[in-house]
Amino acid sequence: MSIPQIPERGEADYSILNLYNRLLSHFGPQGWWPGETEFEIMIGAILTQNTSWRNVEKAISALKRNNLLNPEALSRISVNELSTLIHSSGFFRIKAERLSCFVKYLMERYKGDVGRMRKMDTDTLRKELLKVKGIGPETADSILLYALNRPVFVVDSYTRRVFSRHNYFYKRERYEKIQEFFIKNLPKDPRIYNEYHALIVRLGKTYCRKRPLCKECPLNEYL
DNA sequence: CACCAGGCAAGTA
DNA sequence: TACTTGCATGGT
Repeated sequence: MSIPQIPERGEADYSILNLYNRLLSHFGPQGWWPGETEFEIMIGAILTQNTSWRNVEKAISALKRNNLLNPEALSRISVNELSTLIHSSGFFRIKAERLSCFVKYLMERYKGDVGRMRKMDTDTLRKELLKVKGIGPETADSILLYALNRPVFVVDSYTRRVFSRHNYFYKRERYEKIQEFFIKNLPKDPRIYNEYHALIVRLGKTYCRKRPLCKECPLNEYL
């Protein structure tokens, strides 16, 4: 039975909670997720799949202009018409189909009422969301965390890239294992998960695009 | 010109 | 199970 060592003064603190604090100090709060309603955030989560947020904003604006950013209205228009409206977000045919599937799920399961959906427990909701065609683990977790404020950590490609490069885990570790790693080592607080994921995305975009470990990466001085 | 962005499903070996 | 590919616009 070994006694855990306390880091000496000046020695790096490897805990991911400490990294969170440092990233927050470095970049400041990221303000995720922009959106006026829970439903808007859910739609945004599907539209932003492998797509820059800038392009998604235009699509959401188009939906708003046409008063279509609610389950009832979206369930009535054709998939073809929808694809035209969200054109700017890319993959527009596939995403129109995915939005349609999600709205259909909302209507049939919760009568299009997010308030009813909100009453369900997180595990049940996650399983339901994953059954909807077009919603994978990251999108499901984004909906749970950012729309419904559940304590679910979102793992994305930046999380994989950055933390595997710093040897926190194998670069192709399973999604759920990576998620478990963060949840086990952080306070179970959706506000922390919210900000941390956004900070990781910010870090990845800014410093970890091409080189395996770039010199400018602020994590280098901590790790 | 190339490359990538707040992924997922379907196909192949 | 572990890769690979199609999907598509818009910015750098």
